[in-house]
Amino acid sequence: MDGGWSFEQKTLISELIQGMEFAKELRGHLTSAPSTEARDVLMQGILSSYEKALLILQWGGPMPQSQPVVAVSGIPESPLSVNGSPRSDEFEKGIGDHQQNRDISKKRKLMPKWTDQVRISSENGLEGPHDDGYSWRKYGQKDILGATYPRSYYRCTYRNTQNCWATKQVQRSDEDPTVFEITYRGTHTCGNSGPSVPSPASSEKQEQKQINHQSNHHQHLQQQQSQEMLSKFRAGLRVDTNNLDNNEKAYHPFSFPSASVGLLQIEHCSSSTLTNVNSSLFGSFSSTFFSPSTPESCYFSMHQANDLGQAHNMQHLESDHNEIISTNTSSTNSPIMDLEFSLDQVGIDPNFPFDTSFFP
DNA sequence: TTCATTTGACCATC
DNA sequence: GATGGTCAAATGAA
Repeated sequence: MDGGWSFEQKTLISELIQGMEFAKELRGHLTSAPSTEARDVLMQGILSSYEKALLILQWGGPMPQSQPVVAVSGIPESPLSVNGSPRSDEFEKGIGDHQQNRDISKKRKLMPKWTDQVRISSENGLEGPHDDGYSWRKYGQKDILGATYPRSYYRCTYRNTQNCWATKQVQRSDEDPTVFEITYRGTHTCGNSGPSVPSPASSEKQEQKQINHQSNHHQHLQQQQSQEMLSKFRAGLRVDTNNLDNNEKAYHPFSFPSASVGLLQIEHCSSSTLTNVNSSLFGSFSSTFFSPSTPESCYFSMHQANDLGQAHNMQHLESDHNEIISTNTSSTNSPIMDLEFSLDQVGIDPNFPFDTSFFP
Protein backbone atom coordinates (compact mmCIF):
# COMPACT_ATOMS: atom_id res chain seq x y z
CA MET A 1 0.00 0.00 0.00
CA ASP A 2 2.68 2.44 1.03
CA GLY A 3 5.38 0.74 -0.86
CA GLY A 4 6.11 -1.32 2.17
CA TRP A 5 6.91 1.64 4.35
CA SER A 6 4.78 2.45 7.21
CA PHE A 7 3.40 5.82 7.88
CA GLU A 8 5.79 6.43 10.71
CA GLN A 9 8.77 5.28 8.79
CA LYS A 10 8.06 7.70 6.03
CA THR A 11 7.50 10.39 8.56
CA LEU A 12 10.76 9.59 10.19
CA ILE A 13 12.62 10.07 6.99
CA SER A 14 10.73 13.24 6.28
CA GLU A 15 11.64 14.58 9.66
CA LEU A 16 15.29 13.80 9.23
CA ILE A 17 15.34 15.35 5.82
CA GLN A 18 13.52 18.35 7.09
CA GLY A 19 15.97 18.73 9.91
CA MET A 20 18.85 18.53 7.55
CA GLU A 21 17.34 21.18 5.34
CA PHE A 22 16.86 23.46 8.28
CA ALA A 23 20.41 22.87 9.37
CA LYS A 24 21.68 23.79 5.96
CA GLU A 25 19.66 26.93 5.97
CA LEU A 26 20.89 27.77 9.38
CA ARG A 27 24.46 27.34 8.36
CA GLY A 28 23.91 29.79 5.60
CA HIS A 29 22.37 32.24 7.96
CA LEU A 30 25.13 31.88 10.44
CA THR A 31 27.49 33.32 7.91
CA SER A 32 25.21 35.94 6.52
CA ALA A 33 23.47 36.56 9.85
CA PRO A 34 20.28 38.28 8.77
CA SER A 35 18.16 38.11 11.86
CA THR A 36 18.06 36.29 15.11
CA GLU A 37 14.44 35.51 14.54
CA ALA A 38 15.27 33.66 11.41
CA ARG A 39 17.84 31.67 13.26
CA ASP A 40 15.40 30.89 15.97
CA VAL A 41 12.87 29.61 13.53
CA LEU A 42 15.44 27.49 11.83
CA MET A 43 16.63 26.07 15.06
CA GLN A 44 13.09 25.33 16.03
CA GLY A 45 12.57 23.51 12.83
CA ILE A 46 15.68 21.48 13.31
CA LEU A 47 14.88 20.59 16.83
CA SER A 48 11.32 19.80 16.06
CA SER A 49 12.26 17.52 13.25
CA TYR A 50 14.76 15.61 15.28
CA GLU A 51 12.49 15.45 18.23
CA LYS A 52 9.82 13.82 16.19
CA ALA A 53 12.20 11.55 14.43
CA LEU A 54 13.55 10.39 17.72
CA LEU A 55 10.13 9.90 19.07
CA ILE A 56 9.29 7.71 16.18
CA LEU A 57 12.48 5.80 16.52
CA GLN A 58 12.03 5.40 20.17
CA TRP A 59 8.45 4.48 20.17
CA GLY A 60 7.22 3.36 16.85
CA GLY A 61 10.29 1.87 15.39
CA PRO A 62 12.00 -1.33 16.23
CA MET A 63 13.28 -1.15 19.71
CA PRO A 64 16.79 -2.02 20.55
CA GLN A 65 17.08 -5.34 22.14
CA SER A 66 18.30 -3.67 25.21
CA GLN A 67 14.74 -2.75 25.97
CA PRO A 68 13.18 -6.08 26.51
CA VAL A 69 10.35 -4.84 28.58
CA VAL A 70 9.06 -2.37 26.12
CA ALA A 71 6.59 -3.40 23.54
CA VAL A 72 8.65 -3.80 20.48
CA SER A 73 6.46 -3.11 17.59
CA GLY A 74 4.80 0.09 18.56
CA ILE A 75 1.78 0.79 20.55
CA PRO A 76 -1.02 0.56 18.08
CA GLU A 77 -0.59 -3.11 17.67
CA SER A 78 1.01 -4.04 20.85
CA PRO A 79 -1.94 -3.82 23.15
CA LEU A 80 -3.95 -5.86 20.82
CA SER A 81 -2.26 -8.37 18.74
CA VAL A 82 1.33 -9.01 18.21
CA ASN A 83 0.79 -10.57 14.87
CA GLY A 84 -0.97 -7.56 13.56
CA SER A 85 -4.30 -9.17 13.22
CA PRO A 86 -7.10 -6.69 13.20
CA ARG A 87 -8.15 -5.55 16.51
CA SER A 88 -11.60 -6.72 17.28
CA ASP A 89 -14.32 -5.26 19.31
CA GLU A 90 -14.01 -8.21 21.54
CA PHE A 91 -10.94 -6.66 22.85
CA GLU A 92 -12.56 -3.35 23.34
CA LYS A 93 -15.28 -5.01 25.29
CA GLY A 94 -12.63 -6.46 27.45
CA ILE A 95 -14.00 -9.97 27.56
CA GLY A 96 -13.53 -9.62 31.23
CA ASP A 97 -9.91 -10.44 30.91
CA HIS A 98 -8.28 -8.38 33.58
CA GLN A 99 -4.82 -9.49 32.70
CA GLN A 100 -5.34 -8.23 29.22
CA ASN A 101 -6.63 -4.96 30.47
CA ARG A 102 -3.63 -4.58 32.64
CA ASP A 103 -1.42 -5.08 29.64
CA ILE A 104 -3.24 -2.38 27.79
CA SER A 105 -2.80 -0.04 30.63
CA LYS A 106 0.87 -0.80 30.91
CA LYS A 107 1.49 -0.36 27.25
CA ARG A 108 -0.45 2.81 27.08
CA LYS A 109 1.90 4.18 29.62
CA LEU A 110 4.70 3.36 27.29
CA MET A 111 3.33 5.58 24.62
CA PRO A 112 5.35 8.63 23.79
CA LYS A 113 3.91 11.65 25.39
CA TRP A 114 4.43 15.27 24.63
CA THR A 115 2.67 18.42 25.45
CA ASP A 116 1.71 21.14 23.09
CA GLN A 117 0.73 24.37 24.68
CA VAL A 118 -1.30 26.67 22.57
CA ARG A 119 -2.03 30.19 23.49
CA ILE A 120 -5.14 31.75 22.17
CA SER A 121 -4.80 35.22 20.93
CA SER A 122 -8.02 37.06 20.38
CA GLU A 123 -6.10 39.83 18.73
CA ASN A 124 -4.99 37.89 15.80
CA GLY A 125 -8.05 35.78 15.77
CA LEU A 126 -6.11 32.64 16.10
CA GLU A 127 -7.93 30.07 17.96
CA GLY A 128 -8.33 26.46 18.65
CA PRO A 129 -5.64 23.96 19.36
CA HIS A 130 -7.75 21.13 18.21
CA ASP A 131 -7.85 21.36 14.50
CA ASP A 132 -4.55 19.68 14.07
CA GLY A 133 -5.52 17.77 11.01
CA TYR A 134 -6.49 14.64 12.78
CA SER A 135 -9.89 13.43 13.61
CA TRP A 136 -10.43 13.20 17.30
CA ARG A 137 -13.30 11.77 19.19
CA LYS A 138 -13.96 12.89 22.67
CA TYR A 139 -14.38 10.04 25.04
CA GLY A 140 -14.32 11.68 28.39
CA GLN A 141 -14.09 14.75 30.47
CA LYS A 142 -12.93 14.99 33.99
CA ASP A 143 -12.56 17.58 36.65
CA ILE A 144 -8.99 17.61 37.74
CA LEU A 145 -8.02 18.31 41.27
CA GLY A 146 -6.65 21.77 41.60
CA ALA A 147 -7.56 22.69 38.11
CA THR A 148 -10.20 25.24 37.37
CA TYR A 149 -11.14 23.77 34.07
CA PRO A 150 -12.01 20.18 33.30
CA ARG A 151 -9.72 18.04 31.25
CA SER A 152 -11.03 16.60 28.05
CA TYR A 153 -9.95 13.29 26.66
CA TYR A 154 -9.79 12.57 22.99
CA ARG A 155 -8.82 9.58 20.97
CA CYS A 156 -8.36 9.07 17.30
CA THR A 157 -11.62 8.64 15.45
CA TYR A 158 -10.09 5.75 13.58
CA ARG A 159 -9.08 3.88 16.62
CA ASN A 160 -11.34 0.99 15.91
CA THR A 161 -11.26 0.99 12.17
CA GLN A 162 -7.58 1.56 11.72
CA ASN A 163 -6.21 0.57 15.02
CA CYS A 164 -4.88 4.01 15.70
CA TRP A 165 -4.23 4.49 19.38
CA ALA A 166 -3.27 8.10 19.45
CA THR A 167 -4.93 10.06 22.19
CA LYS A 168 -4.77 13.55 23.48
CA GLN A 169 -5.83 15.44 26.53
CA VAL A 170 -6.85 19.05 26.45
CA GLN A 171 -6.45 21.01 29.60
CA ARG A 172 -7.09 24.68 29.87
CA SER A 173 -4.52 26.45 31.93
CA ASP A 174 -5.57 27.84 35.24
CA GLU A 175 -3.02 30.57 35.27
CA ASP A 176 -3.67 31.68 31.78
CA PRO A 177 -7.06 30.68 30.39
CA THR A 178 -5.85 31.60 26.97
CA VAL A 179 -3.45 28.72 27.08
CA PHE A 180 -4.54 25.20 26.31
CA GLU A 181 -2.20 22.45 27.17
CA ILE A 182 -2.63 19.55 24.84
CA THR A 183 -0.99 16.36 25.83
CA TYR A 184 -0.60 13.91 23.02
CA ARG A 185 -0.03 10.27 23.57
CA GLY A 186 1.01 7.88 20.93
CA THR A 187 1.46 8.60 17.30
CA HIS A 188 -1.11 8.31 14.62
CA THR A 189 -0.98 5.21 12.57
CA CYS A 190 -4.26 5.80 10.89
CA GLY A 191 -2.93 7.95 8.10
CA ASN A 192 -6.14 9.89 8.03
CA SER A 193 -4.33 12.92 9.00
CA GLY A 194 -2.35 15.95 8.19
CA PRO A 195 -3.50 19.46 7.58
CA SER A 196 -3.05 18.88 3.90
CA VAL A 197 -5.81 16.36 4.07
CA PRO A 198 -9.01 18.03 5.06
CA SER A 199 -10.58 15.98 7.70
CA PRO A 200 -14.10 15.08 6.79
CA ALA A 201 -14.82 13.80 10.22
CA SER A 202 -17.63 15.55 11.84
CA SER A 203 -15.96 15.18 15.15
CA GLU A 204 -13.82 18.15 14.39
CA LYS A 205 -16.82 20.26 13.70
CA GLN A 206 -18.62 19.08 16.71
CA GLU A 207 -15.60 19.59 18.75
CA GLN A 208 -15.27 23.07 17.47
CA LYS A 209 -18.74 23.81 18.59
CA GLN A 210 -18.05 22.49 21.96
CA ILE A 211 -14.83 24.30 22.46
CA ASN A 212 -16.26 27.46 21.04
CA HIS A 213 -18.87 27.25 23.62
CA GLN A 214 -16.22 27.27 26.27
CA SER A 215 -14.21 29.94 24.63
CA ASN A 216 -15.04 32.17 21.76
CA HIS A 217 -11.56 31.96 20.44
CA HIS A 218 -10.27 28.55 20.26
CA GLN A 219 -10.46 26.76 16.97
CA HIS A 220 -8.07 26.64 14.08
CA LEU A 221 -5.38 28.14 16.18
CA GLN A 222 -2.81 25.56 15.57
CA GLN A 223 -3.14 25.37 11.88
CA GLN A 224 -3.22 29.08 11.52
CA GLN A 225 -0.35 29.49 13.85
CA SER A 226 1.58 27.00 11.92
CA GLN A 227 0.77 28.71 8.69
CA GLU A 228 1.51 32.06 10.13
CA MET A 229 4.84 31.02 11.43
CA LEU A 230 5.59 29.22 8.28
CA SER A 231 4.83 32.37 6.39
CA LYS A 232 7.13 34.24 8.69
CA PHE A 233 9.67 31.65 8.18
CA ARG A 234 9.39 31.86 4.47
CA ALA A 235 9.20 35.60 4.27
CA GLY A 236 11.94 36.21 6.73
CA LEU A 237 14.32 33.77 5.32
CA ARG A 238 13.44 33.79 1.70
CA VAL A 239 13.58 30.12 1.78
CA ASP A 240 13.38 28.20 -1.37
CA THR A 241 9.73 27.55 -0.95
CA ASN A 242 9.64 25.06 -3.70
CA ASN A 243 11.88 22.93 -1.71
CA LEU A 244 10.08 23.65 1.45
CA ASP A 245 6.77 22.91 -0.05
CA ASN A 246 8.03 19.60 -1.13
CA ASN A 247 9.26 18.94 2.29
CA GLU A 248 6.05 20.02 3.74
CA LYS A 249 4.15 17.65 1.62
CA ALA A 250 6.26 14.86 2.80
CA TYR A 251 6.02 16.20 6.24
CA HIS A 252 2.39 16.78 6.71
CA PRO A 253 1.12 13.28 6.83
CA PHE A 254 2.43 13.05 10.31
CA SER A 255 1.33 16.30 11.63
CA PHE A 256 2.70 17.95 14.67
CA PRO A 257 1.44 21.29 13.60
CA SER A 258 2.78 23.32 16.37
CA ALA A 259 5.90 21.39 16.67
CA SER A 260 6.65 21.88 13.06
CA VAL A 261 7.26 25.54 13.48
CA GLY A 262 6.73 26.36 17.09
CA LEU A 263 9.37 26.88 19.63
CA LEU A 264 10.48 23.72 21.13
CA GLN A 265 11.07 23.47 24.76
CA ILE A 266 12.61 20.36 26.08
CA GLU A 267 11.46 19.78 29.54
CA HIS A 268 13.03 17.55 32.03
CA CYS A 269 10.34 15.32 33.27
CA SER A 270 11.08 13.78 36.54
CA SER A 271 9.86 10.49 35.32
CA SER A 272 11.20 10.67 31.87
CA THR A 273 13.49 7.93 30.83
CA LEU A 274 15.33 8.98 27.81
CA THR A 275 17.50 6.78 25.81
CA ASN A 276 21.15 7.46 25.56
CA VAL A 277 20.61 8.82 22.13
CA ASN A 278 18.11 11.24 23.40
CA SER A 279 20.25 12.15 26.28
CA SER A 280 23.04 13.23 24.07
CA LEU A 281 20.94 14.87 21.45
CA PHE A 282 18.54 16.53 23.74
CA GLY A 283 21.33 17.52 25.96
CA SER A 284 22.92 19.29 23.11
CA PHE A 285 19.65 20.87 22.25
CA SER A 286 19.27 22.13 25.69
CA SER A 287 16.28 24.15 26.55
CA THR A 288 18.66 26.57 28.09
CA PHE A 289 19.82 27.62 24.75
CA PHE A 290 16.51 28.76 23.53
CA SER A 291 15.73 32.33 23.43
CA PRO A 292 13.10 33.15 26.00
CA SER A 293 11.39 35.20 23.42
CA THR A 294 8.76 32.73 22.53
CA PRO A 295 6.15 33.86 20.10
CA GLU A 296 3.19 35.17 21.89
CA SER A 297 0.74 33.05 20.12
CA CYS A 298 2.29 29.71 20.44
CA TYR A 299 4.87 27.84 22.26
CA PHE A 300 5.63 24.25 22.31
CA SER A 301 6.97 21.98 24.88
CA MET A 302 7.79 18.41 24.65
CA HIS A 303 7.66 15.80 27.27
CA GLN A 304 9.78 13.11 25.95
CA ALA A 305 8.44 9.62 26.18
CA ASN A 306 8.07 9.22 29.82
CA ASP A 307 8.33 5.57 30.19
CA LEU A 308 10.02 4.38 27.13
CA GLY A 309 13.53 4.04 28.22
CA GLN A 310 12.80 1.79 31.13
CA ALA A 311 14.88 1.36 34.17
CA HIS A 312 18.18 0.63 32.60
CA ASN A 313 18.40 4.12 31.32
CA MET A 314 17.23 5.79 34.41
CA GLN A 315 20.66 6.77 35.46
CA HIS A 316 20.93 8.98 32.43
CA LEU A 317 18.13 11.17 33.38
CA GLU A 318 18.13 14.60 34.68
CA SER A 319 21.59 14.51 36.06
CA ASP A 320 22.99 13.59 32.73
CA HIS A 321 20.91 16.13 30.97
CA ASN A 322 22.09 18.78 33.21
CA GLU A 323 25.62 17.68 32.86
CA ILE A 324 25.44 17.68 29.15
CA ILE A 325 23.70 20.95 29.10
CA SER A 326 26.13 22.58 31.37
CA THR A 327 28.98 21.13 29.45
CA ASN A 328 27.76 22.50 26.23
CA THR A 329 26.80 25.82 27.54
CA SER A 330 30.03 26.16 29.34
CA SER A 331 32.10 25.29 26.36
CA THR A 332 30.68 28.23 24.56
CA ASN A 333 28.28 30.91 25.38
CA SER A 334 26.75 30.79 22.01
CA PRO A 335 23.85 28.46 21.76
CA ILE A 336 24.15 28.60 18.07
CA MET A 337 27.64 27.42 18.33
CA ASP A 338 26.39 24.65 20.46
CA LEU A 339 23.97 23.67 17.84
CA GLU A 340 26.52 23.86 15.15
CA PHE A 341 28.81 21.79 17.19
CA SER A 342 26.12 19.28 17.80
CA LEU A 343 25.22 19.05 14.21
CA ASP A 344 28.78 18.63 13.27
CA GLN A 345 29.12 16.04 15.86
CA VAL A 346 26.12 14.27 14.56
CA GLY A 347 27.57 14.63 11.17
CA ILE A 348 24.86 14.72 8.63
CA ASP A 349 26.53 12.40 6.33
CA PRO A 350 25.08 12.30 2.86
CA ASN A 351 25.96 8.67 2.91
CA PHE A 352 24.23 8.16 6.17
CA PRO A 353 23.03 4.62 6.04
CA PHE A 354 19.34 4.66 6.28
CA ASP A 355 19.28 1.09 7.24
CA THR A 356 16.81 -0.32 4.87
CA SER A 357 16.44 -3.33 7.01
CA PHE A 358 14.99 -0.93 9.47
CA PHE A 359 12.32 -0.14 6.94
CA PRO A 360 11.14 -3.40 5.59
C1' DT B 1 -30.10 6.44 10.91
C1' DT B 2 -25.57 7.36 11.97
C1' DC B 3 -22.15 9.25 14.56
C1' DA B 4 -20.24 12.29 18.17
C1' DT B 5 -20.71 14.10 22.79
C1' DT B 6 -22.00 13.86 27.56
C1' DT B 7 -21.59 11.97 31.90
C1' DG B 8 -21.80 8.71 35.61
C1' DA B 9 -19.48 4.58 36.74
C1' DC B 10 -15.68 1.64 36.81
C1' DC B 11 -10.82 0.51 37.09
C1' DA B 12 -5.84 1.18 37.94
C1' DT B 13 -2.43 3.54 40.21
C1' DC B 14 -0.37 6.00 43.87
C1' DG C 1 -8.99 6.35 49.86
C1' DA C 2 -8.04 9.86 46.37
C1' DT C 3 -7.19 10.77 41.83
C1' DG C 4 -6.72 10.23 36.93
C1' DG C 5 -8.01 7.71 32.84
C1' DT C 6 -11.31 5.07 30.32
C1' DC C 7 -15.70 2.88 29.28
C1' DA C 8 -20.27 2.77 27.71
C1' DA C 9 -25.22 3.90 27.94
C1' DA C 10 -27.93 7.83 27.10
C1' DT C 11 -28.61 11.73 24.49
C1' DG C 12 -28.39 14.98 20.77
C1' DA C 13 -27.26 16.76 16.19
C1' DA C 14 -26.93 16.37 11.25
